[in-house]
Amino acid sequence: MTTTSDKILEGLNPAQRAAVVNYTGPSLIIAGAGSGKTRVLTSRIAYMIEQGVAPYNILALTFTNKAAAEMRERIHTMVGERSRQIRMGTFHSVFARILRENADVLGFPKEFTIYETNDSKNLVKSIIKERGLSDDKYKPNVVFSRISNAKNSLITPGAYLANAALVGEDRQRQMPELGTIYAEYCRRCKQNGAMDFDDLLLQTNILLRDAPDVLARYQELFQYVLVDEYQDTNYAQYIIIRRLSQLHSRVCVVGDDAQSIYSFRGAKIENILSFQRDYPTAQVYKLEQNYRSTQTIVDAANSVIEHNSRRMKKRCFSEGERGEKIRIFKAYTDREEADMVVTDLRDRVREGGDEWSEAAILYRTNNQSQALEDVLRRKGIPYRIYKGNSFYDHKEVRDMLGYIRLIINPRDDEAFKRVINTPARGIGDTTVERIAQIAKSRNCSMWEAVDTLVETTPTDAVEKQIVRKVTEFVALIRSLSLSREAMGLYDFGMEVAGRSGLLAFYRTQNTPEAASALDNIEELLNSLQLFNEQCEAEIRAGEREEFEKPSIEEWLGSIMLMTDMDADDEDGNNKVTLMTVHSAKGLEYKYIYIVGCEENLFPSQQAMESMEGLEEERRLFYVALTRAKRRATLSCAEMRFKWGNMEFSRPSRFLSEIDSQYIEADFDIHSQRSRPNTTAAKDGETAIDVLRRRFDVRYQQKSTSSQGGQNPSGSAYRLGGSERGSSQPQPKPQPTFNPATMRRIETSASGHVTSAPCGFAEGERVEHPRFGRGTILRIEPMATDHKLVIAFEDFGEKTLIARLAKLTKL
DNA sequence: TATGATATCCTTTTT
DNA sequence: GGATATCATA
Repeated sequence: MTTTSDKILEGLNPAQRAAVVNYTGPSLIIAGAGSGKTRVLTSRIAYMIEQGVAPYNILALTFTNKAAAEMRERIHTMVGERSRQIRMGTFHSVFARILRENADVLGFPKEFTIYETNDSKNLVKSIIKERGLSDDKYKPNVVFSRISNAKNSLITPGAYLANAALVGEDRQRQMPELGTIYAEYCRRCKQNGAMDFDDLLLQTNILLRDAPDVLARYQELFQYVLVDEYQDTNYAQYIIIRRLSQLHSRVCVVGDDAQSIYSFRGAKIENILSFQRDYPTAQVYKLEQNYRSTQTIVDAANSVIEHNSRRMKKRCFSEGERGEKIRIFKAYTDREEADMVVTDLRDRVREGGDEWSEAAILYRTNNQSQALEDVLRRKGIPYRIYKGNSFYDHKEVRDMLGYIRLIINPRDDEAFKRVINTPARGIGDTTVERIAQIAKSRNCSMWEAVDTLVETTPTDAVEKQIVRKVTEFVALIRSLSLSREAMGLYDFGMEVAGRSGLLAFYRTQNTPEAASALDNIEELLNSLQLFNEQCEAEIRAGEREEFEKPSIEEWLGSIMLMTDMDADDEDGNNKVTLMTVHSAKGLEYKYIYIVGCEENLFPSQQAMESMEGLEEERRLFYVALTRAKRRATLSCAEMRFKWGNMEFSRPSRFLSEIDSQYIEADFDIHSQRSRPNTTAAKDGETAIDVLRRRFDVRYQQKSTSSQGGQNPSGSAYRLGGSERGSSQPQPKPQPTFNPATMRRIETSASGHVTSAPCGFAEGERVEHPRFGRGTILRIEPMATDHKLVIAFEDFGEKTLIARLAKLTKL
């Protein structure tokens, strides 16, 4: 055994070590929360490489780009440059690449577009419309999710239509044509040269099923297959893994059945539960020691999860300190709850001399963040919201991508429809509709329809205008295609932004929205630039062939599979984190607050309708609790705003499922009644009345007796009262376009990029047409330009590109 | 065709 | 309540 191997195994407990060392056969690693799962997975891969396994023979699949990046980095520290050759990434990105390499086999173009959910839904919508079906009966969302489910279960349109059960179900739901819509949807995707997210898995399966030589090639290549978060795999992913590992059976899956929380999007907990049946020779390793949390937290979490019937046997334990009990608060309203939680959080962080970033507030639904944000802002506590909102949500970004997509793949009708009248150039819905019809009758894409039409018929007088406008658009796209060949990525992006009229459109408006739109376009161009630099660095490092010039297709491909979730925290990390329980999976914080622990919220109403649903909610609660390292605080409110009006709520059943020895509550969690009966609802009284009465009671109590207890120090119910303490307005947490490409260049830039002087100096005062006056904080060189970080007086900190931003020195 | 007014939908989320 | 989509109107 080499010394490096020893080093890899150093500090692993026996179970972990066994899971690392025995890499030759099928393995199931059951990794409880906080049991060092990532460490084991990365160590195993590093160990394999150290033992002589070729890194390119290893395929490691994750669910998020972030997880993949983190693993790669950790393996890199163990085995160095060899880690680069591991095929590692998300299911979607790994198979997208494989699909591009084999696109011809499936009848797709190599540069196929990846449709994001919005494109898919729009396509579904137009199909429903074309067929003259009412979108009351055929709700696009419902139709799409049914198509998505079918794909994730590997049911092709043909199989769907032949499946009596599915067809019957649709008939019962008044949607007899669903199968036909599905078939048409697939036909159109193919015609447009597009795959949706689900296709990346479905088409991979088709490829591996129908092309034995391709399958054999990848089986040979991927001799070792490792899968993270196996409990979250859906059927399509499951079959891909089976196919690939058929030959060698060297498959290793890691997961925790107790943390399976994604069934609503097709994840099958059965996959992990029946792994041993699928691979009878599998070795099972159980990582049961929790290194993250106190004993109290681990034991409490165990006591809850024991209420689930479907579980794999394991007993998680912690050898850490016993720790504090789990505290449970009850508030009257959601606002008061927010106040209590934030106040407690603030006091605790200050007492402990901790960083804000060591605390996180978790909730079941995103809209619960509102109340918390208000209080945090009011108290001047820095926070960040971890939202899954992708940058596609920004119109201007989508528009830019629309142009680029259309240029790369002119058959992309969804992109065509998006940009033909953006910014408005007088081509209205009727014209677009007409083009769609022509395309349909000729069985070609919309672009092909106008591309050829333009030269043929300038007919009547009224249409002349329209034809002229469309011709201009066609000319624009054609000339942009030429630019794409002729110039570098950044310049091309600039060209698209400028020639399309998007820049001018936003520049003429003097609204803050327009300013932020321009900002986002700048960020997009930034990312092009950084991608370019990264590729060049790779070429210099010899990891990339000289002739493989960085291409816009490649950039787009990676962009489409990335989300904000992958973005690193931008400015200043010392902030309280707010997020849903779902997004907290895999993370850990010293202090965890779980708010809204109420029936019908957590567990959610619809989940409670079924046993499986309820058990998944319980696992979700388990995930939430086990995020805490030192201290967990739960809270609920007696009433909260729901869809515009106050509603009563009862404490969550999960609270009473925690073994009472681990908790410390300020009320009786088993009682259904609220605390002071003077404030209980009386007959005929509305929630608002009760609230008002209680409000008065509390207010009087507060002003007469200065009784401490846990009075929220904020002014939640001191209406019109003067605000105490600092309340500096927090600059709105602006979603920034920050794909991982940037991070990679930043972290891996060994040799610094040389560049010309930019004409600005740090500390210099400047003025921007939209953001006003500010001071340059930092200057970061880029290959051909500079990034300026400027603190504006009225707009806060912004990152601008020197050449692009119209700055004047003061 | 662009704009303001009303209907509609409200778990969770990666890719 | 509130954001977004669709609709009626000038």
